[in-house]
Amino acid sequence: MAVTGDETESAATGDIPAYQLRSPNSGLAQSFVMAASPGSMESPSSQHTEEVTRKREVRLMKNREAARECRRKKKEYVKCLENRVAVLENQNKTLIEELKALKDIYCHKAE
DNA sequence: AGTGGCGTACGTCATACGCA
DNA sequence: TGCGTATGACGTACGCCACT
Repeated sequence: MAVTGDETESAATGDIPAYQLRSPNSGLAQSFVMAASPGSMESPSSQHTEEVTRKREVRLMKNREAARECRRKKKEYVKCLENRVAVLENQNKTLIEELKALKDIYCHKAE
């Protein structure tokens, strides 16, 4: 493993990774915030905009967590598969040895 | 010291899927 | 059928290592 837990650290320490500053669709949420935040005049449309922004942020946060959990489960699954491979390889080796031994016995009897 | 390749983790988007 | 969740795909950041 080349990674030393750096990114989780930066997340935990509250450092904002660069990719959070510039979201791919050019910061939809950010531009909404910009549009909604100046002044506290709460016109119905700006209230709606804020609601939309809030919903989007909640959705992104939930999806972020889901993605993390998903990766964790995937890693666990891969580890299980690797363990299973190791077990089956051992079994295979043992069976091959056993077969060899039985063949030997059979050959000597036949002589 | 600078740099390119590689591996890993992350966030986001799109979409499939299951449930009320 | 609309909604929430899970997951694949993609782009990005970052650390490490070998090479120059």
